[in-house]
Amino acid sequence: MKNFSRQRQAVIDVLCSTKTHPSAAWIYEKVRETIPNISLGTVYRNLALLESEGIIRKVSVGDSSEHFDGDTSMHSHFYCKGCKQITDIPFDTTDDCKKLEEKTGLSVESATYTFVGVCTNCNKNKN
Amino acid sequence: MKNFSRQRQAVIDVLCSTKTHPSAAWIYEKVRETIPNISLGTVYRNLALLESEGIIRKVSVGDSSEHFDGDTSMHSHFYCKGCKQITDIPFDTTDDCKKLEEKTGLSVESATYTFVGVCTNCNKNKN
DNA sequence: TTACGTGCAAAATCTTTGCCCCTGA
DNA sequence: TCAGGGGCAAAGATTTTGCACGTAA
Repeated sequence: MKNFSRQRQAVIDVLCSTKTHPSAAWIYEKVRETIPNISLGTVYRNLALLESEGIIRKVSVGDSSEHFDGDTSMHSHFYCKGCKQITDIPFDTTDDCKKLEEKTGLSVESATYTFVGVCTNCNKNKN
Repeated sequence: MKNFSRQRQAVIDVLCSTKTHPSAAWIYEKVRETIPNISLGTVYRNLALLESEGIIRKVSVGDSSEHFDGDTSMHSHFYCKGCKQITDIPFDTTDDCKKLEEKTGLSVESATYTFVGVCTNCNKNKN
């Protein structure tokens, strides 16, 4: 376990304590509860650094901003077009990656599988 | 077949004539070869409209901008971290979507499956 | 000291939007 | 005529970066 700065650790803590796959802005607001004078730039810098080290993961669902995930275990995502929430789906892409490598000769390092639709709650509220 | 404006048709044409999954800026430059005074705003407006009608598809790979795809047939993507290019992978997500619906009760409308790694060319050039 | 990390603010993207004009049915 | 687009430029939103300062080893 590395020795992170207070700010970097706070970003990790916030990210690992939620399952909401938040944006940088949300993380910033949350961290400010502990470190009120942290800057948004620091949050972005740390998110980028932590992602490059594989400690956190970036999740792109096609809306206006990037989302981040403190859970780096193998799983996929569901994006609800209604409430815009991202939830975890226990789908393992390892086999597909291997198959693709074997078939094509590409070096496949990872995969992101994102299902899109309407969640149960939003479906209910439609009626 | 609808009757599109000259600009909108040009955006479609450019997008359908390439397999490069370009950004809005690239499409803009390309369309300008035909319609030199088209504006970037028009390109964005048309891309958004065409996507909402399901005529084109948006592809998010987590880099700085959105990419677009004129091929709406069922397929997945491979993103090369070296050359940043997106290529098609003939992987059908239909079954996974169905399975997910049955298991969870979510309304799954679509899915994006993006494999990330290094392509054959970039692997060669590394050595 | 010295490398690393931060706060702040400016800048750099990328995307959307308001306004007014034009055009085709 | 009139609704739907379009051009332009400004505004918005998100993200990155330069710089000077602080801090822990």
